[in-house]
Amino acid sequence: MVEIATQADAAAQPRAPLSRARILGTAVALADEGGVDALSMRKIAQALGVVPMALYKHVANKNELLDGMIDVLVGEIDPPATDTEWKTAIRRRVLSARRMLLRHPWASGVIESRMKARTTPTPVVMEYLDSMIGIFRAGGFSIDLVHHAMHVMGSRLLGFSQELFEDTPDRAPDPDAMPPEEMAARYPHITELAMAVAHDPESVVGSGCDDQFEFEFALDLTLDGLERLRGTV
Amino acid sequence: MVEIATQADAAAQPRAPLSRARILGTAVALADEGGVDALSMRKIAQALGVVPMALYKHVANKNELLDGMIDVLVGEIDPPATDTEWKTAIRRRVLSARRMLLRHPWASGVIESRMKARTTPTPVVMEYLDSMIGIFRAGGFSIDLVHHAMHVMGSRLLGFSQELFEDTPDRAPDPDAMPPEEMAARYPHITELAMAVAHDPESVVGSGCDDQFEFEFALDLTLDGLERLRGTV
DNA sequence: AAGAAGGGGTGTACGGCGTACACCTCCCGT
DNA sequence: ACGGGAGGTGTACGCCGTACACCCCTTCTT
Repeated sequence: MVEIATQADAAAQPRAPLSRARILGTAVALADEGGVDALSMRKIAQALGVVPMALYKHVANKNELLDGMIDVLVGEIDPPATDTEWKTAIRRRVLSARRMLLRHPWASGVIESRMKARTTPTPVVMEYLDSMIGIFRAGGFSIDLVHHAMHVMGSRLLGFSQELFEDTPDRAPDPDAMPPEEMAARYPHITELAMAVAHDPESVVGSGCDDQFEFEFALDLTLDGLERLRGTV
Repeated sequence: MVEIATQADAAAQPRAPLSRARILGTAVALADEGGVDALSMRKIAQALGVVPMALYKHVANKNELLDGMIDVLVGEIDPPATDTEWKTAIRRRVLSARRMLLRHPWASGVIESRMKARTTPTPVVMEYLDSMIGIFRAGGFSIDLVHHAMHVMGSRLLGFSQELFEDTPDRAPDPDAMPPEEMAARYPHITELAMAVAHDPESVVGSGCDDQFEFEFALDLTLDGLERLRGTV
């Protein structure tokens, strides 16, 4: 829960001074609680016990605030390991990014939309990408192959690949859901797949689909493919 | 340009009747022109020469309208080829999806956000996914491997992988852009990569990066990796 | 010590948004 | 002839981002 400043608080102490960092932190916490859609300048201000316009002395506007929030999140990603070969270094980094994104489910959407809107990513993101490229280079990749590799990793670079059937259990059950038999008739292949996955003895709980395993499977498939190309291009 | 109904139009003819299809078509056209952010119920209504609330007789609300727009777009993707082996069938389909997404740059964002918000994709999207799975199955993939494959394709399934440095030339040049030498000092690896790509004699124009080539490179790397696994898992 | 300067919080206001709700108006089946 | 429902309208509410004028309190200059 983000603490909402009360009048008593304000009377008791002169209230901690506002700062860009405090604003960004509160914004991230608020987004974690209610999603980005529910995040508004007014709500952030209220949570900080301050009037909405006060925020604008520290952030230019809402988009700039979103950029700042991304920087906070990228800062949560582990720095690159320097004592291993490229493959495990990339692997660790990407999986660390993924953990961050699982902590902040709203992040991938914000990152994607802000990336599209800006001419250049923020310095923090640039640093992240740069060090990622550095790992490949140190691993003996040709500059051209690094270029391709960055594209291949694509969405996985920042640790996510929007999973189509993501496991978000706390969602209202569809009131007019289709009966299973109609489902099977209309989408035979989806049904077959769903059945196979559900009957997998390993995973009886949840969606019956181990997201983490799938993520690493995809990641390794990509990394193995890249390794085979190393040196040849 | 989406034609904005004038009073003269209204006087001349009793105006074509509203319909869900007409609304969705106008909404897509409007989004193509100005992006989704600029799309509002009020603007759609204005373009149709109608009062905003009239739309609500045909669509439940804005989210449901966005879902409908996605269906329109998915309908633009070529149906699967039935006379080739799985690999080219998938390849064609994914590339067709990609062409659709390049026509409607706002689409991937909407698809991603709506996918996250719904319990089940719309029937149109279900059909698309189902036939995609069908291609793999017909190609001799085990159900488990299809499952993995769907995850691997991930964002590429619908034809996109948000390219980090997308080639969107018509964007205001950053007023406080970093001078190249500082750029090179702070982000050496990015700079090296950018130079290598820019000096590639093949591509002097644009960003110096052939998005289409990169996309297919990534796609083929994935498909080749999957092919190696076929039968073994 | 007096006063100018300016960073940081406030209050008010504007235009835009999605959409609830009551209404009106025609067309259609009986 | 008429009752009802589908489809378009008008008004209104409560949100949103943020421009602009203000004011206070610190700090620095003279």
